[in-house]
Amino acid sequence: MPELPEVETIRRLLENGTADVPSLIGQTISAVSLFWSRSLATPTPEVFAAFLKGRKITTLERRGKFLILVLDEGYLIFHLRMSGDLRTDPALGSIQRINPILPHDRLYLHFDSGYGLAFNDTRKFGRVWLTPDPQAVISKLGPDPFDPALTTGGFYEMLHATKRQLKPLLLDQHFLAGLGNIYTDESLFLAGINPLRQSHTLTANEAENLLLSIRQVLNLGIAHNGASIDWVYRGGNFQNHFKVYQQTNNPCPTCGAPVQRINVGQRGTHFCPHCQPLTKGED
DNA sequence: CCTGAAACCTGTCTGC
DNA sequence: TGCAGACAGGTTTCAG
Repeated sequence: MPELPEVETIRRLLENGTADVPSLIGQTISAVSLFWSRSLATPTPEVFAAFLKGRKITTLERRGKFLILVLDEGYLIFHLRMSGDLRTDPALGSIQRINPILPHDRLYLHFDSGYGLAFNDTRKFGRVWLTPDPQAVISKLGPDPFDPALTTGGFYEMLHATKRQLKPLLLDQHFLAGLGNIYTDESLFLAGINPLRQSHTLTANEAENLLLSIRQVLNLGIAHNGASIDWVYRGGNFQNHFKVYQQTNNPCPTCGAPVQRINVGQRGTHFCPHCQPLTKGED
């Protein structure tokens, strides 16, 4: 599930709390339960638990698809990968648990308040880092699409600094941080650009159009609280607004031509061959 | 530098 | 109905 809009949705839910659970801000960690040790990238489980006891959560930040819990000392960083999810749970209690409450719960942070933060991850791809320096985890990321320092001209320069197919390039978090398969396909469709185009062939107008389309699609995703697909449901309904993603053979919302699905860089890729022609703007 | 394949995992869907 | 195989939102690593 989680791309930038889904991670941002979760960040806001954890920060604001709901009618049933309080905000994470200000919670003090009383204990840790770890059910799948490989979810923990660093440090060792023993150091992890000992350091976190007594730590207080001060703010929640997002960088690309990473969620960063800023503590009074240190940083706790989550990457949800394919199936990860975070929830504030009123039933965890303040002491360590032997068994998970829900299937696929991998990690609990118990709070003095009796609430707790649960990390659930069916496919076990998600990772957690506890580090004194967040740059050690996220320094290689490309710019966030919403970074005000990222200009359309700068984006054009980035596209021309390499010769790669747009689809895998936009998915590369070292190039731009936050896009996954859904929002990449939707952004390229909105921009009217073929996913197979080579990055250095885009004109300045196409590059500007692409960056603005990426921002528009991500903002739309956030406005809909992200997309809820399969077992991960966080209240989002952006999946009802896909124009090409998972719309294979359905009519293109713009021209009516059947949406095509191809494989690009090992990833299923959806586009409209009429609205996103391969030759458009090549020079 | 770039591309493609494989690996890490479990659940679901498709087709025989 | 049962079961093998393909496939899924992500990322890293390695071979060519």
